[in-house]
Amino acid sequence: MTGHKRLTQNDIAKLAGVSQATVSLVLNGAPTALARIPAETRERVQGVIRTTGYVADPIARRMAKGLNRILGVFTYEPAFPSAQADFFTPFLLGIEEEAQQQNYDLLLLTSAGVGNNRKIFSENNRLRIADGCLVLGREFDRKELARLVAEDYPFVAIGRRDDAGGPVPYVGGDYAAGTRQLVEEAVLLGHSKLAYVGPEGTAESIADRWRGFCSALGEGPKLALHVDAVNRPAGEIVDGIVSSGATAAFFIELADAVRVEAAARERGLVVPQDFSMVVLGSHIRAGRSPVRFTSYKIPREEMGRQATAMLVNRIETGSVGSQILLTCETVAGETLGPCPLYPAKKRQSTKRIQ
Amino acid sequence: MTGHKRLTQNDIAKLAGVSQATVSLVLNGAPTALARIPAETRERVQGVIRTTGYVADPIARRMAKGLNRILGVFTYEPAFPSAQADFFTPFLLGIEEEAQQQNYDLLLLTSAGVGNNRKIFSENNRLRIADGCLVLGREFDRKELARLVAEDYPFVAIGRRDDAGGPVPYVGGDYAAGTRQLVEEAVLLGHSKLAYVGPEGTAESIADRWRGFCSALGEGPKLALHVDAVNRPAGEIVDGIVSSGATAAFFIELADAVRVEAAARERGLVVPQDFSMVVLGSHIRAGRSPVRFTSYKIPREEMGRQATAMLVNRIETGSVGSQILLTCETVAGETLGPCPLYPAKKRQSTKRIQ
DNA sequence: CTGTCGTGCTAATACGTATTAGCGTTAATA
DNA sequence: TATTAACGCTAATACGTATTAGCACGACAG
Repeated sequence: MTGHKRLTQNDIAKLAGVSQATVSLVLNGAPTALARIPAETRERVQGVIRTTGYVADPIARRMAKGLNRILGVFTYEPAFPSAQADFFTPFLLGIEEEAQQQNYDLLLLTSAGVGNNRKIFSENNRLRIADGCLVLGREFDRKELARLVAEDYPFVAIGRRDDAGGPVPYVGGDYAAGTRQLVEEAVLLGHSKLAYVGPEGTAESIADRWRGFCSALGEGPKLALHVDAVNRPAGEIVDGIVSSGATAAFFIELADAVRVEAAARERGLVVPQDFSMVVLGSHIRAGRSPVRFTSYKIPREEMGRQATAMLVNRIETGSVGSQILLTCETVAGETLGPCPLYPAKKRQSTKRIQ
Repeated sequence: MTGHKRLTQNDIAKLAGVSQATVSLVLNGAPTALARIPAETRERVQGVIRTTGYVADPIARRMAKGLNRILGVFTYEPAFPSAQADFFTPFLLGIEEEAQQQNYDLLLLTSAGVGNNRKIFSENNRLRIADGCLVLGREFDRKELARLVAEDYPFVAIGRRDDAGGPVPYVGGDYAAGTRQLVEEAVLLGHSKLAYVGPEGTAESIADRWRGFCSALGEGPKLALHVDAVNRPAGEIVDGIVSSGATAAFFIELADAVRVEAAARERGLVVPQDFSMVVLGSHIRAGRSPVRFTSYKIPREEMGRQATAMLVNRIETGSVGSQILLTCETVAGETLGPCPLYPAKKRQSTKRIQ
C-alpha cells in the first residue's frame, strides 16, 4: 500500500477534454497519425501533461508494446562483494556507458537464486521483465545457456562460450591469441622449456588459455611442467619449476604468481634473471603487488560496451547476434626476460655486477 | 521483433485442460482458494508448468498486482566510471546484498538524463517501473527531492538530506560527530590552532563536516586557517598552514591531503612531527597512498544495506521512512600526533636524531 | 443530389496476470 | 423429495498503455 495515486492517461484525457487514445497518440503517435491531430489539440494535451507532470507507466507500456528499454544483467556471482568487484566493475562500466548512450536502463538480476547457487530460470524468473539480457560470470550453467539459445531469448554473453545447442552470441577476449603471443615472445627470448601453472577447469576462459599455450608450443618449445596451483604451496611450485628445468612459467592466476615470486625471492632467486614469469590476463588488483608482471590486457570495458551494443541490436532488429573476440594486447611488465641459459654468459656477469 | 513466443498461462491452461484462472490460482492463490482445488488438478497443472518451464511474466504480474519486487537505484553520476566506482561500489555492495536477501532486483536508472545532467524526472521517467527507489549521489537536486517527497513516492536517500518540503527518509553517516570526535582528539593532543582545508559546498555532506568541526571548536581551540583547496597549489597550502601557526590540518578531500603531505615532505617537514593531518572520511583509494592518514570510516556498505531495508519496509508496509545516522568510527592512522609546541622539547630532539 | 475524400477524433481491443463473484454438479441433510 | 452445502472450477474484469479500425462531420467534385 504505497498510497501515492498514479496519474493515468485517462486523467489527462479528462482534463484536456479528449479521449485516452488521443493522449497516447499525442505522446507517441506515428507521424501519420499525429498529422491528423490539429496543433491546437496537441498543445492543449501537452499543456496538461506539463502542468501535471504526467509520465507514462513503463509497465503498462511494456504490456502494450512488448518492449521497455531495459537490459537485464545476470551475474552468476553477486556483482559487488569486494572479491568480485574488481572483476565485474570494469564490465559494468562499459555496459552502463553503452546502455546510457542507447537510452536503456539496467536491471541487475540479483535475487534470482539462493546463495551461491544462482539460476537464470528460477521460480520467479524476472528475466522477462527486460527486453534482453547480458550474462556474465566465470563459469556458466550449460543447460541454462542451452535453454536461452533454444528459446531464442535475446541475450549476449560476456566471454567466449562454446555452442550450447546452437551458437552462443558473445563478446569475449581472445585469450588464446593473447596467450600464444606471450609464449612466442618467450620463445624468441630463448626459452624452450616452459611451465604452466593453473587449473584444468572446464570453463572456456581457462580452456582457451591452455589451447593458446599448446598451439604456440608447436614443434619448438616444450612443456616441462604443468601444475595446478590450487592448494599447492608456493615453495613447492618454485622447486618444481627449478627442478624441471623450465625457464619461463605461465600463470593463470595472478595470486599464484605473486605467491610464487615471493617464494622464489625467499630462495634467493631473481625474476626474470633466474626464470621468467608471465601472467595470462590482466588483473585489477595487480596494482597491489609491487611486481609488474608481464601479461596481457583484457579489454573488459570494451567487452561490456560491445556486448551491450550487440544486445541492443538483437533486440531492436531481431538479428541473431554474433561471436566477437577482442584482442588482448600484451603488457610488457618486467618479469619476462631472456632465457638464462641460452645467451647466458653476458647476462650472468651483468647480474653479478648489479 | 524478438521472435520468441512466450508461454502464457493460457497455454498452460489448455495443456492441462483447465482455465487460465485455475493456473493462476495454482501458482499463487490464497490458501483458502487453493483448498478448493483438489490435489490431483494442482499436480496436473504443476506438471505442465514443470515440463514446459513456464514462468509468469513479471510485467503482466505487476500490471495486475501493482508491485514487481524491483528497487530502482538512481545515481546522479554514472556509477561505474573508475573515478566514481570507488565511491559507489561499497554502497552498491550493501544494496545488492540486502536486496538479494529481501528478494528484490535492482534497476539501475542510468538513462535518465543527458550526459552529466541527470534528472530523476526526465521525459521518460522510468522511476515508476520500480516499486521504490534509492537515491544516491554527492549532491542532490533539491527540487527533485521535494517532488519525490510531495508525491509520496517511496524512496530513501543515501546520505543525510535536509528537509525538502518535508522530512527526507535517509540513511547517512554521522559526519558531524565523526569530525567532532577527531577534532577533540586533536585538542587532547594539545592542538589549539587548527586549519580546515576544503570547499564550502552546499551539499549536506560538506556542511555536516563543517558543522561538526565548528561544534568542537567551542571555547578552546581556534580556527587559524580556512582554505578551499580547489585550484590551490599544495605548496601554497603548506605555507599557509605553517605561517598561520596551525598545528593540525583537517581535510575534506583525501586527494588534497596527499598532495599537501607530499609538498610538506618536499619542504623538509614531517607529519605528524611538524604538524598533524586529519582526513574527514574514509576513501577507498587510500590504499594507493603510502601514508595512512588519520580519519574516520564511513560505513558505506552498512548505509546501503540499511537504506535498502528501509525502502523495502516503506514499500511493503506503507511506512513513511525515517532518518538514520550511522556512526563513523575513527581510524587511528599515523598522521595525528601531539602538538609540536605544547609538549614540544622531547619531540624535537627525537626528530633530530632520526 | 449523391458520392468521395479528408479531418478530427474515439471505441474497441490486445497485452498476461490476479482476483472476485458465481455457476453447475454432486453429496449430505431435513 | 426438496433444500442446502460443499466442491471444483470458470467467466469476467481490472490494471494502463498502444494501436487499429472506423465513426461523424463537412467540403468538394461530379
